[in-house]
Amino acid sequence: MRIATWNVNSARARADRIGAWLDRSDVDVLAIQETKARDDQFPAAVFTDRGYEVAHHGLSQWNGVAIASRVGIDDVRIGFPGQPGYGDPEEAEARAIGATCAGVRVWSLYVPNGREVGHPHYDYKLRWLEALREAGSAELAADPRAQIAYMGDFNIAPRDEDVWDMAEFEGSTHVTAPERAAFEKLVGAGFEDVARPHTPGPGVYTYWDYKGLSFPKRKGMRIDFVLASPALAERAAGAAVDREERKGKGASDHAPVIVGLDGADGQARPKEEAK
DNA sequence: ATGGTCGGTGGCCGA
Repeated sequence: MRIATWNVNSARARADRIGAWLDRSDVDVLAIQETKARDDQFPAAVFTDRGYEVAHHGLSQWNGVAIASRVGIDDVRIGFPGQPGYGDPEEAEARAIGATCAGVRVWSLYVPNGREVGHPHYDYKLRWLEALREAGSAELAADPRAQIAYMGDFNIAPRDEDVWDMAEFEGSTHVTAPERAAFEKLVGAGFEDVARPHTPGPGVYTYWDYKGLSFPKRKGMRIDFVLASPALAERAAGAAVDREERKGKGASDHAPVIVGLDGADGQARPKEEAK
């Protein structure tokens, strides 16, 4: 079985590319972020035409998350327990959806961007991550053998090697100590990055800004992750970042991250482009 | 080629 995560940056603008990618990548479960659609606008046929069931949660043109699965999709939940909202008054945002697919509790997560250090959105980001950590800790306390995958756009580059040049990130979000500490606390709670060991850096990124030719200049960031609980991490046998998908007209600014489970099935196609 | 990022929206905001 192969699972993947991808920030598509609009499901409608990306519908054709998503379909082509499903055909090419042949994944069993795909966690999608930034669908930028309400439920009534979401192009579900892209998935159902290919034999996937899909659950989507979108409230407006912002955010939006979905899970597509061809190995079953049960116990769909919108949001995780304690997930904070944003604004005054606080409003819920479409940033988390969970479902059980072939025994794995899969989450598609779109962590708040943070905007600027010191901005209310930055505090929101840190609170959001701490609430996720609390929910995850509670899940593992109830069942230490639970197979949980926290997949998505975490909007954090956990290590210096996860950006092309730390000097360009002075004072910026995504690399600050509190953000990295929040990420490491989630890891410490038992949710391990199972893609990195199979896709070692430096220079392995999952996101390249549209601005300034950053992709051809190889100025990217590793901010999309598959974090697996211990029982699931044991099954992780391979991973890939599909940077081919970032090429050409109409690409998302993020590349898909694929994790293969269980021995021979764990070959995480498509392979990263040979350099 | 006189530009320089996209997407959704509605005459800007978010990333």
